[in-house]
Order: sequence, then structure tokens, then C-alpha cells
Amino acid sequence: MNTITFTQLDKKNLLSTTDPKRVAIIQTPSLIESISNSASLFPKAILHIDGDSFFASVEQAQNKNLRGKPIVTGAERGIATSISIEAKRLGITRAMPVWEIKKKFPEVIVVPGDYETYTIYSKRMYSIVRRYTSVVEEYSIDECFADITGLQRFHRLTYKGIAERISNDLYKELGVSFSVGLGPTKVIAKLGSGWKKPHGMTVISKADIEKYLKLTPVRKIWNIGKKTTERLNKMHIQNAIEIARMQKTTVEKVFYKPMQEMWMELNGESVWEVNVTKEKHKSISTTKTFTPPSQDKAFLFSQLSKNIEEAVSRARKEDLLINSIAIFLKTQDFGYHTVEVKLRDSTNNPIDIIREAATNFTKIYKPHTDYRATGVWLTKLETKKVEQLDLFGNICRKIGLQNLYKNLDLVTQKFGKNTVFLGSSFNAVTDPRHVGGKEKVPERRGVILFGESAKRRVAVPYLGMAWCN
DNA sequence: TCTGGGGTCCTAGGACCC
DNA sequence: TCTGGGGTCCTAGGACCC
Repeated sequence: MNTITFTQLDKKNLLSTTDPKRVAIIQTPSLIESISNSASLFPKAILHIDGDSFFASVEQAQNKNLRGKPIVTGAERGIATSISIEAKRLGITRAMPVWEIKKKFPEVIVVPGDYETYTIYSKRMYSIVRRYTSVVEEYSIDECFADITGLQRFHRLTYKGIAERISNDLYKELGVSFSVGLGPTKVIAKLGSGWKKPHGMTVISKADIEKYLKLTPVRKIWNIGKKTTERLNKMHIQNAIEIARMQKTTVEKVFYKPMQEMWMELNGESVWEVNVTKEKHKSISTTKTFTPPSQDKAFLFSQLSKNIEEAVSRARKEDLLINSIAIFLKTQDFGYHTVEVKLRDSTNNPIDIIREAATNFTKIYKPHTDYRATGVWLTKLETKKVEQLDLFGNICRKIGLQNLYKNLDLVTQKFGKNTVFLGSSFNAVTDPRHVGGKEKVPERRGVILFGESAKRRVAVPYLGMAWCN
């Protein structure tokens, strides 16, 4: 099909005019034909846009010296998190331990992850995509869905042309390549973005679906995991096309709702909308692993305290109040020991939570046990409402603390994490055993990015309760 | 030298009520 | 002795994702 792209148009300088005759020229027969065909081939036109080796690519975009070289992020965790194309070619795979990488591939550069920078790139990615449609779902730090249904005339481009423009803009402006899939549903679009990488572009119209599903094992389909694959295999279903071709009545009899919807999506009927609204968190959790493991009660509680401070601070950022918490310890053999506590009163103050944690900690802590991690899970979150007066004057304390934390949050915003912390977290903040702690924060290579803050530590030593046995 | 960290959604099944 | 059946709400835990 003869499509016309913006690049060609720009060259002819056709876009800078509002002259209706010229507009008529732009709408070439092939474009018009394509638009009229598209309604049946793409009842909906959904893009899935996926960063190629995103973290590693951002590192390379940020630092010229890393470009073209095999690099891996994840130094702070001891396993490969993101692997550059060059490193993938050497045979490095996800979650490979850093020691192994260094031993087998000494030429590979291992850098610590820098989530603040990745987040900034991520936000820019969304904003670039939003130039073309407002219907954008921020699916993850390096992926989004976008619904461009019906926008060909507006952009004077085919759906594929729009996809190409977005891909070009992203590459040009971020220095990071993305792979794009275009399809009539989210599942098909996602299949497309993974089809050809890196910097791929795969268009799967309703008529093309069969061709692609025939080549796709069920495990490769988004939202079909290990367990479902096993179950499908037991039913002698290996291939995505076999799901798509099942009778609707059979699907309804044999599967639960998610797979029934999956069946629709695979057949090109969109049931999973591109979700624009960014919903508030329903739960927030923070967990940190430390090496070596520890049996030390005070150390463990201090780690927990630090996690609580961090999690609660994230809740405050979204103006959320916490109604229930769970704290857990993770043993060396990956057992979880959890206790859940319902709070009498909703709060976003770490002192309240740490107090509850302290009284419940002994329920999960067993002496002489090696623990590798501890964490907290905040649940039953609700949006902060207008404060009601109570009979006992607790409101004054509450408001006072809220003001205190409002100001502390500003300090954190300005000077970075761990600038001010509770006495109960002291041990964890200062203990070098904490993998991913201060000493591992990557240096910023001279590039100042939007939204950054100077990282400096001010000494405000002791605010609140330390945990006493 | 196994195995990080942060989420969401769905279903089964128990509790409770009429 | 017998002891139906339906509804709602909540929670635990499984499954999946990046």
C-alpha cells in the first residue's frame, strides 16, 4: 500500500499551509483509500509502545561513553535488570548475577540503576505520545498504550504513519529507541511491539491476526503466564491461534472471565480499554533486602522502620490515608512471615504506623533465624478528607503532625531521600549492609534534568521514638 | 554464589443474615 | 430428631505483569 508519511510531506513543504487545495493534495487517493478500509481492518487502532532495553538505553543516552558498548544495569542489586543490545548479543540474560557477568564478560560495564532519571525519561515519553492522542495509558515505566482510532484525517496520516511519527519523535528527542505494535486490541498491539525488536514497527490488522497467532505460542501472549500455559497445554492447546479459533460457547464453559476476554481480544474485538485515568494506589509496599542476612532484632526493626517511613511518604505524596498495614519478614529460604494490623484511625504519619509495627513485630520475629528482607504493605488506602473534630482534642496533635510532615516532605523534595528520618530508622539508614543504600546512589553525570534536586544531607538527627525492647 | 521490588485483578470460600 | 437456600461482604491467596 502506498502510504504517505510526514517526512515526505515535510520535504514538499505541504504542511505549512492552510490552503484547501494543498490539503486536497495531501489527502492522496491512497490515504483516502486507506482511511476507508481502516474501519474494518482496525475497528479500533491501538498502539503499544515499548522501550528497548529501557534502563540500559537511558544510561547510554545520558552518557556518550556507554554508547555502542555492552552495558547492564543492576549493580546495586547484584543481578542484571536491564541489558543493552550489545550485552544481549554476548548472551547475557535477565537476572544473571553480576559476579557471573564480570567473570565471563569482563568487557561488560555494570552500572547501578538510577530510577529518578528513568522516571524523567518515562514522563517525556508519555508527553511525546500525547501529542498525537490524549488517550494514553501509562502502563509501566517504559511502556504505554495509545488509542489513535479515527485520528488519520486529523493527522493526515494512516495509522501506520502516525505510529511511525511517534516512534521517530521518541528516538529523535530521547535518544532511546522504542518498538511499536499497532493492532485492533491491546493484546494484539502488545504482540506487535514484541514482534520485532529493537526499534521495530509491526502492524497487525484484523485480517493479519491469524498469520501472527499461528506463529505464537500461548505463553507469549500478554497475561497468559506459566500456570495458564500449563493448563492450556494439558488441553492440547499450544498455539495462540488455537485459542482464537475456539467456539465462543466452549470458551464460556471452560474458562473464567479473564480468558473469555482474552479470546475476544485475540479475535480482534477490543474489550480492554486504553485506560487514561491514572488511578491512585490501592496499596503501597516497600521492601528491602540486605546482605548478609541478619538475626539481629534491633537491626531488623530499624530496617522495617525505614521501609515504613518510605512507604508512608509515598502515601502522603498522593494524599492518601492508611487504614490497614501488614508487616513481614522474609527468611533466607524465602518464607514470608506476615502480620496484619487494622488501624483504629486512618493516618499518614509514620510514627503511628511504627508504633503498631513495634507492638506486632514480636509476633513474626523468631530469634536465631536468618532474615534476608523486611517490608511493609499499606492497604485500605483512602483519599484524605476534611478532618473532623473529635471530643478529646487529638485533632490538635494530628494537625500539628500533619504540618510537621508537610514541611519535612518539602525538605525531602529539596535535599533528597533520607535527609530527615526517624530515630527508629537510624540504624538502617547508616548501616552499609543495606544494599541499594546511600553509598550506591549513582553519580549524575553532569546532565541536569528537569525535576532534579540537589542531593545533600542535612543533619536533623532525632525526631521521634526509637524502638525499645 | 539461585531467586529484586512494586503492583493489580480475580475467584473461592467463609461469615453472617434472612 | 430435622436443618433449605439465597444474598452480601470480606479476606486469603493465586496468577500475572513490568
